[in-house]
Amino acid sequence: MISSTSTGRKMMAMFHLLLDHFGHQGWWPGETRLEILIGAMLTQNTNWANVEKAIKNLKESEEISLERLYSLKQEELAQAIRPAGYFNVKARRLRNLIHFIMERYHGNLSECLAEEPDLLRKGLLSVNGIGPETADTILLYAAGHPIFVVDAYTHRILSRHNMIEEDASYEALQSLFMEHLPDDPVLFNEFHALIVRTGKETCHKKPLCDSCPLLEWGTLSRH
DNA sequence: CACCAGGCAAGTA
DNA sequence: TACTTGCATGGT
Repeated sequence: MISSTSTGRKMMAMFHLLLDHFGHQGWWPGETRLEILIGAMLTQNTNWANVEKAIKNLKESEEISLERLYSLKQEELAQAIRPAGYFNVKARRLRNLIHFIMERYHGNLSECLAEEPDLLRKGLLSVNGIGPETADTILLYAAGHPIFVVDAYTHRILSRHNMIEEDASYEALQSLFMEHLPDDPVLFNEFHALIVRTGKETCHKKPLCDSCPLLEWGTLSRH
C-alpha cells in the first residue's frame, strides 16, 4: 500500500524532482536539540536569518541551557531575541515551553523528547504559543519522529498543483504525506526543507515558475 | 517605497 | 463557527 499507490508514487516523484533540483538541504540548522526548539519557536512567521541573529545573541554571553533560559527575566529574554521580531510574544512563548519541560519532564529535555509521540504532541499543543506546525517541527527535527511538517508553502504549492483543495486543513495536508509515504523521518526531514526552498525560490505568491522544478508534475493549473 | 518572512492566539460578530 | 487583527524586526 504505502508508497505503491498512485498518490504515493506521485509524492515520491515530487520529492525526487525537488531533491535533484535543489540538492540536500541539511535541516534543521542548530548545534543542539535545545537550539532546534528555540529556532522552532522563533521562526514563527519570521525569516530564518533573523532567527539566527537572535540565537547568536543568546549564545553570546553564556552557553544556552534550559536552566539559564528559565532564569532570565522575560524582559531580558525579549531583548536578546529582538532581531527575530515579535520579541515580546516570543519571549513569553519560549518561557511557556521551558516551563512545560520543567514541570512535566523535570527539566530534562531528553526525557521530554523520548516521550511517546502522540502524547508529546498533545502536550506541546497545550502550551500557549505552540500550534501544529511548531509542535510537529519539534517532533520531527528534535525528537526524530516520522511526523510531516506542514507550512504555508506546502499549502500553496500543493494547492497550485491541484494535489489538494485550496481550503484544505493542516490535518488534510499532513495526511497527504503521512498516509502515502513510508514512515521515514529522514525522508520527511528533507522533503519539508525542500518544499520551503521551493516556495522561496520559485513558487512565490506572485508566480515565477519558469524555473519551477515541478512544472511537469501534478496537474498544473493555477501557476 | 511596499512587501514578505519556516504562526499563533485573541478578539469580534 | 468564521473572519479579522496584533505581534515587529530586517532583507529585498
